[in-house]
Amino acid sequence: MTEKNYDVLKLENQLCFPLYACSRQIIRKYHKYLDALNLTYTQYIAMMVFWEVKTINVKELGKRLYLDSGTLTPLLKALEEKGYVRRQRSKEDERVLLVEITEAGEALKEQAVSIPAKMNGCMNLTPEEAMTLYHLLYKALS
Amino acid sequence: MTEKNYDVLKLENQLCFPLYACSRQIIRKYHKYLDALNLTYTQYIAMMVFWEVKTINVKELGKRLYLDSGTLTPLLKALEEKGYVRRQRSKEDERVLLVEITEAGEALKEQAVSIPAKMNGCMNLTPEEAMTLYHLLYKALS
DNA sequence: TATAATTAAATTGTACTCAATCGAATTGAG
DNA sequence: CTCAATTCGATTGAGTACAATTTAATTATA
Repeated sequence: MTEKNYDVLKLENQLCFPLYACSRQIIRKYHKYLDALNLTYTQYIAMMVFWEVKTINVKELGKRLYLDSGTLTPLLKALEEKGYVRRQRSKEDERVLLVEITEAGEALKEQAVSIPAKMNGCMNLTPEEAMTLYHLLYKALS
Repeated sequence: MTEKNYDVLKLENQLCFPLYACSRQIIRKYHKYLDALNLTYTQYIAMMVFWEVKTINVKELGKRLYLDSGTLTPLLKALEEKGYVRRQRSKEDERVLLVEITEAGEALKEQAVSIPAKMNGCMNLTPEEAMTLYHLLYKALS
């Protein structure tokens, strides 16, 4: 009779844990740059979508960000409050809420464009390692 | 005069985003297994520490989990509520709160031990890829 | 030995996350 | 057409996260 092996329950043997800790660490680092734009991290990645597509509905935005309406509804209301987006129901289908970027939202892009460079190198990874990490994460996300 | 390049602001060019999305995805998958143990994900990784060390103070626990007292205080109260840990001030230094696993907390380990195997393969990565990811994440966490 | 500095938790306030549920609009099968 | 199923989004409730502040205890120093 051998002892049961509990090593699988050690924190150091989890893949999820460094993933979780690393994600929180990087978001924390974004904070100080995003404060200047009056954006939270989640609002920032939502704005990235708006800077690209100008208009999108909640469902589609959720698909891109892997977030549901429970998170997005208050987030989009906050962005509207700040004047960065406009929310209005679709004429074709009243269930659909179209969210559109405003002039102020577009203008924000100018301030945001310097952030990625500032964040670069904050991760202690070589460019090759960062690339490997990127591809592994997207593979895991599929 | 060349146009300014906004590609750095595209979601697909961020490393932080798949990290964030992947972290949330995996925690979501843990949920259904952890519900049976009446634990949230954060409580689960805290319990992993208790299963290893039996007793630890808030400060040390925070260092291991990369979490601060603002997160841990309510979490530990919840675990105490469920009967999995006991909280008491240190006799040597009244500022220090010692948190100790209970019998019920120990017993939980038996149910938890099957979870890692169930979670295995949920990530769509080969064992080698998972290992690479693990090391890159810990390097980034340093 | 007062008191200043430091330390450990707790508290406060703001902002996510997400499962579950709800209500309104739309669609589809009979 | 009509009612059931589906879809979209909003809402609710529990649980994080974390910066900033507070309180209590301990330690160091003048």
